[in-house]
Amino acid sequence: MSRRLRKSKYKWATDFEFKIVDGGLPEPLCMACIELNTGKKLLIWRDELLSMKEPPFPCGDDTLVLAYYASAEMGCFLALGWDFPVHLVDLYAEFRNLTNGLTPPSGSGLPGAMVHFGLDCEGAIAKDAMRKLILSKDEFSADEQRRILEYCMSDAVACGQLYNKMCDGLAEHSLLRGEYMKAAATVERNGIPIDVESYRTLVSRWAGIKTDLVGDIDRNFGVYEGTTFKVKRFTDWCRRNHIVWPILASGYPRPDDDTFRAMAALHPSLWPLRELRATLSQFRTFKLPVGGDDRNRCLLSVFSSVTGRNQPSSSKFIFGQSVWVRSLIQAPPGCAVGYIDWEQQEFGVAAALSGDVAMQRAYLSGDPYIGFAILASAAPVGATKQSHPVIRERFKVATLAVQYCMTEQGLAESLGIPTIEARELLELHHRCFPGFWKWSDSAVDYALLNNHINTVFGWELHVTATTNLRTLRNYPMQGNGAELMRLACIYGTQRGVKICAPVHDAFLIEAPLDKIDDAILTMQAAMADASAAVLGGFRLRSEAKVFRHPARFLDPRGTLMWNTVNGLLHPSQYCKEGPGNTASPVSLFIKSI
DNA sequence: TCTATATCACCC
DNA sequence: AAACGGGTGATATAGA
Repeated sequence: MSRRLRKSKYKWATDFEFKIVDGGLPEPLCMACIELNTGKKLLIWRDELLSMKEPPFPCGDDTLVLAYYASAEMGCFLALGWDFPVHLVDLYAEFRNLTNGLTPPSGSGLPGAMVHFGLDCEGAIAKDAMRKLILSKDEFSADEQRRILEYCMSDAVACGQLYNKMCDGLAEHSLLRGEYMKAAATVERNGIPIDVESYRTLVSRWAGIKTDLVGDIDRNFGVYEGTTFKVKRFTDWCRRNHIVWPILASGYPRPDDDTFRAMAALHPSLWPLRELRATLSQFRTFKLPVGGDDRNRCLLSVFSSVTGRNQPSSSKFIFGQSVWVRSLIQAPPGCAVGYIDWEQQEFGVAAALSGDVAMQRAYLSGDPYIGFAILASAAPVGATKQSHPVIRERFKVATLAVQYCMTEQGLAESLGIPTIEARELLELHHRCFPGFWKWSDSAVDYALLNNHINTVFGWELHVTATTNLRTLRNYPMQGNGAELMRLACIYGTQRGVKICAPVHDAFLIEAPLDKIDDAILTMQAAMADASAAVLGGFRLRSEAKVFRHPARFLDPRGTLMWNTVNGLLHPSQYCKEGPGNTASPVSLFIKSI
């Protein structure tokens, strides 16, 4: 155990019960705490909690606060206007780290952790029923209140028991992860500003747009029932039109877009159907939680993936949707949002941690892909993205392929080049960056010999017989990339930047119009400092974009779709009726993509 | 009508 | 056995 953990005089295990109201904000219902040295217990109901200006025990330097999934507890601290505790350990993060790569038989929740350590968790059995009761109403009878408080205390006690089982394994890094839980709670509370008017219009027209799209195109095919694509009808259509469709091992026609594209190239009459399917796939269900304050909030699901990344629900988090949906992000009046992403984060991580000097030079040259191409003598010194776009693309894809451990066949496929040329590209990578490969091989060897692999700050993956070797290869880049993101999130929030969302290698931030430029600089410094801390002094660059109200978020990959969606929502503005133009908005829309 | 499975699309 | 890492979620089909 680390010195700082040991010297904590008080250890308070805490748990809150709360309701999630209005698009994702927690509303505390009660709090239970137990001090582990003395056994002193505190149990506080809503009315009293709301009147408290600070936590019921001092949260200073000599106190360690414990919780299970602490972003919830810290969210309640924020809701109550309390300062965060100085020292926090989240036993969820620690349990995830302890069992990462294994599958705890009862999951990674509090009951699962209790089972793992052979602790009695009878109290946990009623969890679903209690959550249901808590969410079902606003006022509780005396008996219900008693049961909720009892349940809350049982979780705090469980948290304390868990601490006693886990404390020997805790380290300085546990406190770092605790810091991240505070930052995550702050970010979850901030949320993402949404143009709610456009959002509501979109939601209300959603089903109608889909129906119109299908109706307009499927007239000529008859392969849909409602808005559902029917394989049987499609195979019949193919037979009638003498088209032999590629099939899967299961005997079903290959339904993916690549196949549709290829087949449409052979049979041009198929194009509208391909366009329809591609469009519908970008119109999946749409249920972002947006509060009355026009902000999208959801759980970030921190430490959820094996590499330690956040993994928020893609349906509840606007950055999990198709990129065009991001145009619903709009800073409120008088404010701006900034989107800051690390440039070639994983390449930079690999260059720094492997110590490969050529790779570091390629990164520092400003364009690693061109740098690689020049080093490989595939482009002349002085080549740029503009002068050698095709070469650059090849070396870019090859660079990413290396990070994902792609085979030469896979690379050939994705670049549309012969396998022998793909092999040559991969060999060039080995030749140009031998230090990287030595480091990467060593990391995998170590992991296989010792059955674990770690990031620089101790996020560990347990290696089993079934661990994918490509996962191991990729782990140092992705896992340390996640460390970068967590540390930058901590630094950013500590320095007062309003972070709305982390997006793996990027952040969305927000500030008043006159403060946004400073906020961007502060966040970029936080990101560079984080990279230096994780990468032994190597500072990664970042790139920033700013969108000032009333401008909305813009991603070039999504602008076409965004514009066409708007064309459907507001046809009068986009599609003038007239004798020479009888095409429906839907056909125009399909033609535009 | 519900669940399980396969496959795909989207994100980084 | 496949040959692209980490994910969430939607859709379509088959089977209970």
